[in-house]
Amino acid sequence: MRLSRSFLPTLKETPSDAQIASHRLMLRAGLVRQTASGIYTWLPAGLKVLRNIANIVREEQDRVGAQEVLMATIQSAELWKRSGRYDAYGPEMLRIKDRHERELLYGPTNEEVITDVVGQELKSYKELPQILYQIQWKFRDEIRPRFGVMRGREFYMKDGYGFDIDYKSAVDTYRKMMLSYLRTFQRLGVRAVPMVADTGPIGGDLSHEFLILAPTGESGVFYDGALDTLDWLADPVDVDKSEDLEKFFKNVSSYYAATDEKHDEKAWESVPAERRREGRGIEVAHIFYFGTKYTKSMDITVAGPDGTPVHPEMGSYGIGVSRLVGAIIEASHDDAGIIWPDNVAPFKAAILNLKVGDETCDTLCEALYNKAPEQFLYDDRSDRAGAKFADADLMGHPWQIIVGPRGAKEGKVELKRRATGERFELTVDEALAKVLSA
RNA sequence: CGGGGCGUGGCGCAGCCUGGUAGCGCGCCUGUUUUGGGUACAGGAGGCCCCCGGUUCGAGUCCGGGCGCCCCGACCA
Repeated sequence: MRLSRSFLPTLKETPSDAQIASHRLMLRAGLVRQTASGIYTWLPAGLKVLRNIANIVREEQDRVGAQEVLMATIQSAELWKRSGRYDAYGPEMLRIKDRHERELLYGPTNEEVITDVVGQELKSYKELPQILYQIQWKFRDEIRPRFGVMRGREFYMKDGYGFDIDYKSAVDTYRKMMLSYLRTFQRLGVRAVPMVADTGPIGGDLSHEFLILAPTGESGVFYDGALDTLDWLADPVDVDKSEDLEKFFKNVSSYYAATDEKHDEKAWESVPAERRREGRGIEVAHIFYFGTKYTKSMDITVAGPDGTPVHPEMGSYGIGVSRLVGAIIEASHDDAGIIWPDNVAPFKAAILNLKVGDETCDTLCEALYNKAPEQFLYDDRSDRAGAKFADADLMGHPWQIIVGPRGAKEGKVELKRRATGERFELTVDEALAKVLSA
């Protein structure tokens, strides 16, 4: 993308509405604009980030055997009356009436819809287990939206639902999802640590929330730093083998990790001091098993091995995709701006033409840009170098390819790594190789 | 929902107390200048001062009502 022709409105000054770093930076870097309290328009660069995250989530869901579906954002109140949640859910649910006075709602979650669909189609225990997920907009009419997209009313979320014939199988599904999540966050370039959570009003007894360490987090967290170094992508778990899943789960659970509510000083002291990680955490995902809560209330059954009806066991698996955009920025920024992890960045690199109009610079930049126009943001504006450096730092591209008249004459460019500030004097080909392989 | 604050060119703000021609910085446009960390100068465009009502000769300013947004608290991916 050429910056001169892109819709990437950066701001030099911070809008007064934004208080926390991620919100400020998302506005300043031109990722989003607010349209109402807790409701945002995603601009081109912001949407790229959102999609990058969603795609990684999708790939890792598919990898453990989950299947993607897409449910409507608008749901019928009828289903919620069947499950008994229509009255229980409270004012967070946005209730709507259509022209025929039929009661509808903007989905805050989708247990009812998915349970209904699955119940209509599945007849036998042989068709289980099933894991279905979607990545879709949700709406919860929060009392007080805040922190930009981290606590919006409308938010983009991956929600998945597991259906199993019995508890044992449901536990396997639960563990698959945990593995999938750990891999997802690792690929996103952030470490979200699973911590045992309360099951709350939803019920059930198996629940973890995943938290990213960041100073603006809403809860206190304590965990063993070893969790940050484990490589889940390389872990050869066979997700079809219960023993493998159990081994994996025991491994994860062997490391200390807890929110302040569940913190145990004694156990904490057994973690080697140099590995203790303590701070605030932002919840970016939540998984829980809740058994037959919905299949019973909505009376959904399949035939069991002996032919009698069985209520399938369920679990719910959520990742806050739009919240992650904010959370990643909270966890990865400095005074100058965002520092995108490679896999979520809207562009791999910015090409900074320091002297637009200089033939050598222009030619070199054009050649460079044309190698991968969709991966580069080419700053071809006739602005001063300082303005380009500042904007590139603000937008947080993992790399900056700096093309100035001095180096360009010898076919050299300067490559800057945003995260570390390292600079390399390289030939064009060397720079390309380095950026595109990252 | 309780408490607090704010709505004035795109952004950040002043003006309101004490009513009388709507201002500053940044950004934007034009020209010159500068060319490796937001350059300098000159010229220019851009405002139902959130909305409705009231007081007044006259309201951005005072009064009443409404709407919107932000912050703190309880709640949440």
